[in-house]
Amino acid sequence: MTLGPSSNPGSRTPLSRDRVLQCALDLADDAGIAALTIRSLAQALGTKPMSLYYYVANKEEILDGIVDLVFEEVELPSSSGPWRQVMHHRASSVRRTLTRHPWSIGLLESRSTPGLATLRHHEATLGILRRAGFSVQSAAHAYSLIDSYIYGFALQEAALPLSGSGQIADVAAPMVERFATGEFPYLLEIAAEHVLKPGYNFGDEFDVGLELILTALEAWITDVRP
Amino acid sequence: MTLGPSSNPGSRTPLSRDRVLQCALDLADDAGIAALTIRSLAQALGTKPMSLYYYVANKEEILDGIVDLVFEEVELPSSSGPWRQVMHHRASSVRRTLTRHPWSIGLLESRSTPGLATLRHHEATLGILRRAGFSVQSAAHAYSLIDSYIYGFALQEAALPLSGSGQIADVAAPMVERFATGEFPYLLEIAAEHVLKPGYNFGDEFDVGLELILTALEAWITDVRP
DNA sequence: AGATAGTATCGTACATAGTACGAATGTGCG
DNA sequence: CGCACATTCGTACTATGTACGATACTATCT
Repeated sequence: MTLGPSSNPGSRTPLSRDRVLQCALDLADDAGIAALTIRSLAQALGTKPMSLYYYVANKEEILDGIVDLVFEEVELPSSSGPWRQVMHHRASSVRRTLTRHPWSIGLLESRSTPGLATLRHHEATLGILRRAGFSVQSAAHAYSLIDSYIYGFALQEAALPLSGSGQIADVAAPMVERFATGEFPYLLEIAAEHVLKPGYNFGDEFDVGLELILTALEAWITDVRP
Repeated sequence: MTLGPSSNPGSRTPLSRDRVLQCALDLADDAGIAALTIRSLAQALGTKPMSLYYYVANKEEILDGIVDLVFEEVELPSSSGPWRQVMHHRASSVRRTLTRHPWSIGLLESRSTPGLATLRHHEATLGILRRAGFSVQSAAHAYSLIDSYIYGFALQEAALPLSGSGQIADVAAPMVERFATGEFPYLLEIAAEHVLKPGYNFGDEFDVGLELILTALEAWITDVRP
């Protein structure tokens, strides 16, 4: 006698594409993107590897799916309010999300077809800029500039060993010794006087650059309202 | 009778760590990072897989190695000349290099120990900023800002299907149809009036953002020279 | 010359990955 | 009941990184 899934009280909720993707996202977060294998995913879902292929065509599709899940996590920028504040808030939200899922940054490079969440996000953000008075051209330039900054910052943050405040010293300190040869005076200087200062956190640099960019962009606005 | 490598005229130059890494770089460029496997690399070198392990500990080390090779390709910024021009030139060189090896961007995220070429590059660039009159703090902020922009831009460029001027239309055009529903008016607008204009090239946006950043940074300089 | 110790290369084999194929099971409807 | 479908999964094939140890070549010392 074999028991069906519904007659077995210990059985899991039925599989679904969403459950597969959500579980894949959690797995990538918990154990790293390298640990996200079809087999480990199946195990986490309480099924067997080949069962997943009823919901996704292949692993690529899973990766595309979780990247779009990440974008869903970004707050949609509010369509009202002062543009600078809204853009600052949006930028922080994107960065926070990317930092929460560092593996997603490396994936962006290889995945070119944007999902729905991604498109909606772009649409909303462009709206902010256009309504703030940026021309089509300026808005395009501004958007490219801002997002380049966000992605690049997140990328550097992800490349850091651990961006928590303390751990950076563990990496920088041994370097300082190596620099004692005098080969890298400027790196030494910046390590000693900036990075190794107590309370230093690379993530804090984000706002500095962002504000500089937003301020500079302000000059591009040609107020079109009557 | 077995012939030694030197007695066999058809045999290859002897293996070496450098040859392994250089060939790995070429392979990644030609066939994509996914095609870079130990076996394919060995074949390209005219040897057998296990021979490579005499020169590298594992594949990770190969990846670290070719990332540093990429950094060696970046021009070291000249230590004299107006800082803006030098920084602009350096930024362009970094971007061009990353664009030439798009796979390297995705690798940056996972590889945290910088190689020698990388360190030398940072040292030289920091020197430019410090000698231009940036304080230690400002130089740190400025460097983080500029590099975030470069990496982020390169990342977006790599995520584009093909950043050549023509091919972008192939991707944007089908989107336009989909947008005909009116769901994405701003995306439609920017596609129609900007991206799909003949001669558009995403790469051209790089200079616009870069110049804006450099101009804004100029205000941070506190001229320390007497 | 012959023995020996390194240096460099590779053959075999194993664990783990993605996934093709098709069989097994369950479900609803005539 | 029988039949079409949806869903799950067992088996097996191919590709990958690499552990282990055998092999061959080179240089050095007796």
